[in-house]
Amino acid sequence: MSVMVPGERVTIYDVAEAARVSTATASKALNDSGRMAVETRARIKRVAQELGFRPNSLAQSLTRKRSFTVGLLTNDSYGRFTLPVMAGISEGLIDHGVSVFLCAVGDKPELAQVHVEAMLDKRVDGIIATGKRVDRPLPVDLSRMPVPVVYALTAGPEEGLTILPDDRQGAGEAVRHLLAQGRRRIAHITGPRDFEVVHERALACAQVLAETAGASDAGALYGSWSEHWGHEAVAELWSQAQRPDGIFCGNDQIARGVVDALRERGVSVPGDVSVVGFDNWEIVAKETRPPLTTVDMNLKELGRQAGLALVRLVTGEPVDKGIWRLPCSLIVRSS
Amino acid sequence: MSVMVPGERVTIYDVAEAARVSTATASKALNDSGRMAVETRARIKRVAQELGFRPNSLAQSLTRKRSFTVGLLTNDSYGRFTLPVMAGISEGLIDHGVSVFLCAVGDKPELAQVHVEAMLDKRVDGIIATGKRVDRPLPVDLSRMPVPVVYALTAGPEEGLTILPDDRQGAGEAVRHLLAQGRRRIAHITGPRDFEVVHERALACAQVLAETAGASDAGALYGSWSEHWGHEAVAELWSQAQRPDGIFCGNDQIARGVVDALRERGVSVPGDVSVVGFDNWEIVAKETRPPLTTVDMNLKELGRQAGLALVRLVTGEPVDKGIWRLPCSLIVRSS
DNA sequence: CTCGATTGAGAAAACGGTTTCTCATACCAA
DNA sequence: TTGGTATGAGAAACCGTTTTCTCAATCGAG
Repeated sequence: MSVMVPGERVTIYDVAEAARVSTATASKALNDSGRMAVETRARIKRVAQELGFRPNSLAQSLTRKRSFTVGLLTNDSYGRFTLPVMAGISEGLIDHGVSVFLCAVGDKPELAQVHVEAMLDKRVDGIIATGKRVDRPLPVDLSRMPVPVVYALTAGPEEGLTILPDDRQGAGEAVRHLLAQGRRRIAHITGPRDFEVVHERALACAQVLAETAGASDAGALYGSWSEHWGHEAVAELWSQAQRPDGIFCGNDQIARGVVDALRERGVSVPGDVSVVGFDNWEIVAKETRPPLTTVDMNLKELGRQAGLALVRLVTGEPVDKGIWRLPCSLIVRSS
Repeated sequence: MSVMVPGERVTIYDVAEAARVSTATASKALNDSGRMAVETRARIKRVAQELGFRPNSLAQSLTRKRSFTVGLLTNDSYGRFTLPVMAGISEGLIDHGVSVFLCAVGDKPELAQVHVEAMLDKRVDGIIATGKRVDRPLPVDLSRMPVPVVYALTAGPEEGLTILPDDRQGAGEAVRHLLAQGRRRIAHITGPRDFEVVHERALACAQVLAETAGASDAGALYGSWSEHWGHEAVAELWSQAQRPDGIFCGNDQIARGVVDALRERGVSVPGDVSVVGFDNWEIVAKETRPPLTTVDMNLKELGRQAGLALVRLVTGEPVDKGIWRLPCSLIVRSS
């Protein structure tokens, strides 16, 4: 059992001395490189182990020209979407010995610039950009970086690698689920028109309805991402003669508002009307009465993929550029 | 205007050569150390500027024995509390040129261990531990680290430095606010008994009520942190003869459930009953009808303080150990 | 004019590793 | 024996900075 003495970490010189070899030999032994007698290699490794030797990453990085470090830029201060992505990135990279610099830049270009320079100075091997909006870039231009960049859940340049959830596929599954429940007249209540995902989801929704015999499209209502809007939209729909029996919502908050509004009107969910949300924001979806059926964007997996793609870029392995769309999963609950 | 050539960053040798001095002189000029003619210093700085020289942090760290890097350990996969803390840490540290390694460890001790070793190998100057629960430690022992550790929003050892919100003060303000609104009979609906914050807040609540003439304590109800429990608790309170006219809730979700339940019963908020929440989780608090008056724990500021405390520890400046309690703020809305 | 003090700048070592050579030794066949 | 070839290990250079020490040149005082 080795005792850790604060501030006195054991170096490769200590190992070399204890094993009575040169640092060159010690280094080669520990890295399984070079040529030497198997016993020598084993002895050096044993000594290193006994001494609790851990190589100084800084020194290694200096010669290896690789820091095993990447920068993570985010403008999301709230974390609802970003944190799962971050966790996935961190998890996917730690196996490769890669650590992640967290850079919360908000919307401030100067702050973003400072962070980018700080990470470049620290010689990150690559950068992951992530954000709260898929169709908005970060407040800094990353197209001329000296290291590879991957964009996850945020807008990147044409020629880069961008990883996004497959909103169309997710929305399609949601609508098909409603149809499979026997619903025929489907309405779509969603967020503001200027969000790209709003169009993607609406498009997929309309398309599935158009393709399905017997299904009728009650149209899409655009509003805000809030419960309040869910209430309003229900009021609007229920003021009309022909009412939907299935509602696909642009996110879980809207769905939450919709379900509450329906309950207040005495409409049974899922007895009379089925509702599907989007995001699988558990704290909302599980609290809704009844618990919400919704679409999960698998953000953690998306983060993991982003991390792995970046190390492939760093190590020069071939990677398909362009936009990757990762599948969403339908989470079936009671609504 | 300097052109960035990928992979060919300019070193201090380039600067020294261009300025016709030695690297020693160049280094001293750029760090405002050593002795030399003012014009020499200015010339070197100008040349460095023109060449777009940025020192290699790895090399600097190696000699300076400081990496200007800290590790951030978190077990919160959800980010509701942690992300503001992280943002605060990152913001507070970037001014000092310090970058933050993000380590999401979940509840897995092995993963935590791997991360700790990775950051120690990368020679972090210090570690910040943060978590989702104030009274639960992370799944790894940080008491024998070779670098300083600060605990933010998670349990740390006696002899360490732990930074927490002042739950008592926050709860006190909440209750005093209810009293100031003319409420006299106050109930406390809160989370599970095994959370320390639950006791802190309940204690402060009871204490303020006991100290205030004319105020009456309707008692505390313990349940889960959910809206559902808010509904249940209201049902319980309203089944009794004597009902409260002010309710202080342990978090915003409970408060949300309480407000909804009251509305469903035809009780006006804030007409008949005033409600105050805790957390200022805007996405819940602002969506509640009416918007929720609540307590903000100032988590971003807490994170900033944690970061600054850590750099003081790193640089050897005096820092009070023990538990710091940072004040909460009452956010007055309509409830 | 001389001598000590000050000034400005560079040589070299250090930080903790990796890697490319070089080289002595042992080995084998001729 | 000789000569060529593996083999095992070390010397030294290098990565990009910082820092300590040394030293020549200049300066001011006596």
